[in-house]
Amino acid sequence: MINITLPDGTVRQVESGATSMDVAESISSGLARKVLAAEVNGEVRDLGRPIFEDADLKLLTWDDEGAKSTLWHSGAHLMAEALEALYPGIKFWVGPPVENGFYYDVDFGGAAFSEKDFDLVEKKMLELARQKNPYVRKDITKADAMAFYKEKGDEYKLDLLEGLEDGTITFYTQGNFTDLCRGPHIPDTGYIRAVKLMNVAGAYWKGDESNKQLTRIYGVAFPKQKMLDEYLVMLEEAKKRDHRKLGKELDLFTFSEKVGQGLPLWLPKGAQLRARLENFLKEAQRKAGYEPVITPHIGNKELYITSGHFAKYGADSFQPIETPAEGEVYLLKPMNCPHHCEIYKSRPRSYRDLPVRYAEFGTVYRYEQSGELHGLTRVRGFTQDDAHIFCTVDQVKEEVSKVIDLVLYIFQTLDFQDYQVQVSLRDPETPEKYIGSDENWENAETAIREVAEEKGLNTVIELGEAAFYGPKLDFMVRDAIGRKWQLGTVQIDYNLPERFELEYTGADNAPHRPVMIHRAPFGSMERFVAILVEHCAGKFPLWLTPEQVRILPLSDRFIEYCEGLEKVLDNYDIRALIDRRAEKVGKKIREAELDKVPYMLIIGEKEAESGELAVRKQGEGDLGTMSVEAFASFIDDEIGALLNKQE
RNA sequence: GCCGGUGUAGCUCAGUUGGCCAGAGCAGCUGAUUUGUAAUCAGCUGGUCGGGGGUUCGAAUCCCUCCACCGGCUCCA
Repeated sequence: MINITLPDGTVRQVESGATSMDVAESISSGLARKVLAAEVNGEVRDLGRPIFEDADLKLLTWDDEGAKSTLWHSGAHLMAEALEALYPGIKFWVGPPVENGFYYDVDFGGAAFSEKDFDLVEKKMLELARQKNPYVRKDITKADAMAFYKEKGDEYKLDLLEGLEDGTITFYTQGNFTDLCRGPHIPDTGYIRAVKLMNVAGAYWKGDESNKQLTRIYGVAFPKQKMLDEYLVMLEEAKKRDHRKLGKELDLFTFSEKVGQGLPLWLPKGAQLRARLENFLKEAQRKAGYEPVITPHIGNKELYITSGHFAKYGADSFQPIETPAEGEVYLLKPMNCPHHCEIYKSRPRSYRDLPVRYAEFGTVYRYEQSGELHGLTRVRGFTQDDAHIFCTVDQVKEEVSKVIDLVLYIFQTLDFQDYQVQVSLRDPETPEKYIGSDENWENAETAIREVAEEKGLNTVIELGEAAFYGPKLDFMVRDAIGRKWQLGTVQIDYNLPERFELEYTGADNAPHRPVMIHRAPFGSMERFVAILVEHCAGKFPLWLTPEQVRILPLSDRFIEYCEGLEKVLDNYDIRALIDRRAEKVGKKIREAELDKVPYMLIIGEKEAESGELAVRKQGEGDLGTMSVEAFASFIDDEIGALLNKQE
């Protein structure tokens, strides 16, 4: 007998060789029906794997990540089985579970596969699922596995096998499909009751652009049809928050083929919103000791040769501009830092001056690959809320710390809670991708890691994600459809000061080299506004929203009174517009609601006589009547609460 | 950039297997209505069916090409 310890601490004695499923059945038949996988001593396994020693056991049901990914992994195998049955001779690369389902990379051997084929595959998957074929695990020698795939003529799986050690190799078979796989899997295909293929896309083999492109098919699988239905509804809801859709509906921004792809045009409401965000940050930066600077949109090519950007990105950038007479070569500014370096150099610096903090809402232009452009989150012309801090080595940690505080202040004010802090370091395997001395890199990486730790940030370390000149600390958030984007960023740079030969005179009266910190709390105004739109589903905080109040006269007899009211509100710094159309109030309300205007004032006979306001709140309805003064302080309180929440 | 998909009025969409002068709702304009908490009524305007080329007696519908957008991949100073 062996002792199985369950998460609640209870110990069950079972025969050696019993399976996790046996344990589940011994607890309750209800649990046995729901359980999908087992976590044995911290490792997720098949329910059918026998246990021979004392172990900690957690039975995993759908709500456990481990169970979900197990079922999705099995879904990938089920999809592969269906595909192989429908398209004989196709070859498979890998088919892992991912965050929202699974995918499988397939070589269709030149045959086209598109969304039109989804239906057929889904039907086949469900048909195979109903057969309740068990997922059978089998240990196999490397030689036998190689022989199996040689006979199949499958170069992809042979390639995978190359990297595996004999003795660790397992096959899983369900129905007629056998796959090289370490598992785990659900007991049988019958656990999958609902499937849907989500999309199909090209994916380079091994993620390398120079390799052949395989067909990647994404899908989801669920143990209940209802779960799939709910998932699809959720996706629909998320699409409604998409900033590209809301940006159009709320008249925030647009694009024009004629202007060029990836070059956003800010409409008046969007521009107002953005200006308010900028002013908010300008004020915070002023308090934090930043000084504004302004630099042009182009710069001499020499500037970027000095900075190293030309060597690194020159060929992949918008191409140089030449002056007609002198033949001088200029580049569209892809970065603000070289310009700021030259500002630093414009006069001698003393250690007493440091840190120097130059801030600029600097618009930069980058030739992003056409397939990468995406709404406002990835564009070719955008404005960074950039600043460069020039400081001594001793000041680096404190400055980084202050920048992080600034980002957190902004996130808190705008109620961004769901973010991840990514610490991007060098990839030790590819030193050729980076410039600068090892010693400087060491210093910078250590500083960033230490500050992140001291701040108690929830960080993930990413090797190989550093900028070519230094490590980064990025605040990552998700958009409505689950994609991750970088917003706030802090980057330490020992490199540019060297390239630009920046100096300051120390207390020892000798020249020293400053350290540079690049930082942008929003990241770019475009991306930040995009994420903000999605975050609040277009219902902006009252202090930011372009139109805070819409005045709705009941008939045109009251327009004049409303105009007076508008002026009064303006004196209170309340942004109000009048809907003057000869429409019924119901329609005006409906449209104000759809425009997500926070407050509506319905003005008719009663209001004109009494001077009171009939107030309606967007999304909530009638708030009753109040005086203008009461309304103004009501608005004021709401804004105050929003802006002071960090205190 | 690569793979796949999409592209019809300002917006959202219909347009059977190629076949009358290409349709609807909303928006816009004109007029009527003067309205009490999510759509008042009527009339009108508006599209070289993404651009170009081709097949055909005939193309929004089929083919080629370019452009843009969408979903991924790769990239992201």
